[in-house]
Amino acid sequence: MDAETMNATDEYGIPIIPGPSDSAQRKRQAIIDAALAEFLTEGYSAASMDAITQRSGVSKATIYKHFGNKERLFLAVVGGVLPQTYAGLQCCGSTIAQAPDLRAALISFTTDWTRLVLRPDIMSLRRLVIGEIDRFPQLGQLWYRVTYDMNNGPLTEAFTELDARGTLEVPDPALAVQQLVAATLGVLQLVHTFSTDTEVDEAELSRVITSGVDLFLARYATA
Amino acid sequence: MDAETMNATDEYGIPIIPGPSDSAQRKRQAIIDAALAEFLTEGYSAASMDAITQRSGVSKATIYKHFGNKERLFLAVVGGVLPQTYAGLQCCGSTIAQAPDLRAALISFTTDWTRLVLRPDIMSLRRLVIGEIDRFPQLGQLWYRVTYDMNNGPLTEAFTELDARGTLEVPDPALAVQQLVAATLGVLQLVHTFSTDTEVDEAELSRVITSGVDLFLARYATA
DNA sequence: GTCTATACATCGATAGAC
DNA sequence: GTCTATCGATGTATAGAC
Repeated sequence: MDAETMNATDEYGIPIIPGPSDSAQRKRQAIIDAALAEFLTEGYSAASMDAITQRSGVSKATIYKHFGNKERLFLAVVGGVLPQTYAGLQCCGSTIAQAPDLRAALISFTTDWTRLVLRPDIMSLRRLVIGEIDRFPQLGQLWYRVTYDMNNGPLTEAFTELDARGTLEVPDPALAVQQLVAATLGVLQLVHTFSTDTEVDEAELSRVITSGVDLFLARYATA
Repeated sequence: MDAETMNATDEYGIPIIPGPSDSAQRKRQAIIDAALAEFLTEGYSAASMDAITQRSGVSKATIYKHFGNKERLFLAVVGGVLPQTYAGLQCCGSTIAQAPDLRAALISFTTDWTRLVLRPDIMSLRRLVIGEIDRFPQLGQLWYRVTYDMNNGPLTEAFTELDARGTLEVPDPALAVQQLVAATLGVLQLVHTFSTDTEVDEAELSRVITSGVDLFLARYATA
């Protein structure tokens, strides 16, 4: 691996690690899994390459051959797991505009989204990214883009269409999406951001989301 | 300083550092200022006691005499600066209930609160606390308590009173407060959490907060 | 590509003089 | 209380054999 390939990055500044070659893929995946676990529990600075070496079962030199150094390993691992985690929810925005019962559709959509976001592993990853933003600003950009733009975009289009059709009256669709997300998902996420041991209570989840959607509809639904 | 005094903590687990004695107070303050700056820029793990020593101008042994170890220094510094930063905003809740123009009062209150919360130094402190929650859960509890309960409590009482008076119709005042905060402050805070260089645009701040308050009033104001 | 062994720096914390 | 000097551990990263 020459110096140029070693320092290549994509448009977000996430390192591009050269592709597969043989069964060294399994070792690479073992390194990634071990590194993610170590980074999640220790943070970037306190995580040690020795610990990742022991967790992964490969030698330390192999890790450096594959990822170059600690910073690039961190960026590759966190930047790689992020889009893959959120891949399941992206296509649900377009169904909102055609739903027969808008209120039920909004509740269903925000509930799914909230359940995903409140998963303990995702909350931990979020805290890790937030805490390391000064060191890795690219990850902050990537996180915001993956978690919000991916869903806010289709939802904004849906509201624009519903406004044109007369079902909703939304002068600023992008802001309305932000408000809907904040009033549902955001309320619960705030609590879980600062408390690691709080369980997700199903009854409260339903109560908060329903109330948030009704808050949204009270302002934007046409009479 | 004996072992018992050295390990004393208050109800949140924040170390209690023995009181003043002489002009060693200036050295202690210099240590606190230097430590806060170092922790904010480097995080807990990457911050070095050597760097804090150099920043503060005192010797490393003096720091250990005053604060015991790195963990206690961190807890004392972060746990100490937090309540003091938020001290200015706590008494504004009771004025909401008596305001002649409720909409204007809500806009004024949430605007002040948002301006405080979006200050770069407070956003940095917030990221630091979030990133170190696994290591210092007490700070997460303290942060949530200081930043939210302190303002949510009086606001909840105000909404309860306004409900009894018939100005508002709020079946769940505590949830309504969370929604108001999320729809105003929360929308802007989310963006600045993941981006360090984004400036606070006055026009957008006014636009988002006004729209958030109107969203709130559309649901909870009586006709 | 993968390993073992190691170089070299920096870390948190302390001993002992004053 | 405050300093200088230092200890032992651990960190990242690499050299060289296979």
